[in-house]
Amino acid sequence: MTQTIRAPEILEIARRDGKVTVDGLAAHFGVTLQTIRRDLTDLAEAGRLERVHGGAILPSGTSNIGYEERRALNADAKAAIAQACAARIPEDISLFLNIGTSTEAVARALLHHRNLLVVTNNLNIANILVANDSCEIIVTGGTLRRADGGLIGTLAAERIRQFKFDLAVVGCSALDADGDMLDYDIQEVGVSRAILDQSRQTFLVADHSKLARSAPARIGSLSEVDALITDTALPENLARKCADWQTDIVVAPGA
Amino acid sequence: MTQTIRAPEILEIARRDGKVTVDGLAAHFGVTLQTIRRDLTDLAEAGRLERVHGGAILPSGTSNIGYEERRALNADAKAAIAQACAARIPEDISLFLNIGTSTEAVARALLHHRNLLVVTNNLNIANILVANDSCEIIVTGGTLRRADGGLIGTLAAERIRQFKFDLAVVGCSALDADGDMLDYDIQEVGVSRAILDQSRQTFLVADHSKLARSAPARIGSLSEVDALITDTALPENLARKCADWQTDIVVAPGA
DNA sequence: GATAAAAAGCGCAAAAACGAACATTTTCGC
DNA sequence: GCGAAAATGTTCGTTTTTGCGCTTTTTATC
Repeated sequence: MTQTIRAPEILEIARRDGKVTVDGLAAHFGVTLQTIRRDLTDLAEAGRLERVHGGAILPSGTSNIGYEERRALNADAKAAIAQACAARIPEDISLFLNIGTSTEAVARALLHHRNLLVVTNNLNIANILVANDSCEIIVTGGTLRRADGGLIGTLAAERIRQFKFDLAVVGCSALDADGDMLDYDIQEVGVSRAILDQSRQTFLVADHSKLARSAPARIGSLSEVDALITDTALPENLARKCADWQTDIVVAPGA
Repeated sequence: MTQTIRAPEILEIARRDGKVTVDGLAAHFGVTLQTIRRDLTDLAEAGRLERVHGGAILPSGTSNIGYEERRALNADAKAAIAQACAARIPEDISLFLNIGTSTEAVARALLHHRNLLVVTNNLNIANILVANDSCEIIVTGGTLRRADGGLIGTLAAERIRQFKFDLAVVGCSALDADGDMLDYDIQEVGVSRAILDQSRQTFLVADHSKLARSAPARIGSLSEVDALITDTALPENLARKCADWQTDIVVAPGA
């Protein structure tokens, strides 16, 4: 089990996209499939990756089926959105990252940002960002929700109001035609509201599947966020509203 | 092993790209492959890089090396202590698990306990116990300390005083001949005190290496805990004191 | 379940990279 | 300039890695 020179880059790609494919890596490095397989086997033996048919994924201590599936859903789009979002996040700021698979993707894309103060109520995000040495991590307390690694409860919103963030990145369960951000969980709405109130600037990350869905609890309006980062163009009427609200629309097409 | 003029630049490139190649460096500096190989061999011997075929990469565990070593220290003894401790922990109770490698081992031994309400200020423990579905996990908030996954800060002690635990399992940095529990970090003492105050019952887990060590900050006396779980018999005078205090001594010999 | 397709594993030969010994050049103090 | 010491270049035998053809295993589809 000797280290290969490709190991760091494979791991970086894995952390950025959440997964790697044998085909993709072979093309990327210009080597045969067999060589990549050997690399992935070694990396898996060292516990750095988890081997699956066709490639490898990040080792998930949680192994929550529903969550893993949800994370894999639109993984390419989420990674692209996360890249675009990270590119708009400066260094040396305080930043809140909310619960959600999209915000987790943003955390992965922030691994090379420097001097961030990140506050999060998402255990997975804390686990991802420990790899970034120059980043201070503050975890809000709460009850751990296994479904998504979120820390929930009344205490989270309280804790958040003790801070003032330069920037917040939030997700949502759905986004309706009126430009309202919606969530499945009423408890989380309180947290999201607290975040919007305490941030100088706010980005919403949401892939296109959020547009085709609905949810019962209203977080607020797109007019309250500074930018929406997504992967497909918005319907005409919603795009016009955003223009009126001066809400930037960033479209980052999935690979 | 003499310093070469290229060393700082090689390291800079390595840190920027995550890797360096023999070919690339030879072209960059206009020297032969053999010269670069000598440079990389020296750098690897100095521990600054890790040598691989074709080049070199950054050493893998640059940050958490201290923690991993500490965790591996007396691993057998810690596992045995953890087993003995878990055997004395009933199901259906509320439980606090403090920062520390010994308490992490206890968490691993609790993976098959049912209906526990676990409160912890240790991110690693939260990650371990997600695998136990029947266990509710509450995480105290705080700043993440990379050295050991601990969540620290003034908020932790505050948060703890909002609870009342059936049982607390705590560790300590050292245990002196007078039966005093000691810690390296004065901040943690506040947290440990809060835990002792809020628990109906307390177990201290400490392997024998703690007896041979000292630390500056005093948490409290063994007389305040209900049981000490360790891996070797205590010195005669300390054992007598514990008997007077009605502090149970549990010896779980390492494998 | 049965079957086809994709992916993974295995052994071996070729290629690349490695390290050691020795020749050559550069650097520095005098 | 001169000579010693250090650094670099050259050559060659050895080790490691890679790629190829093959069989075995896993996955997907009917």
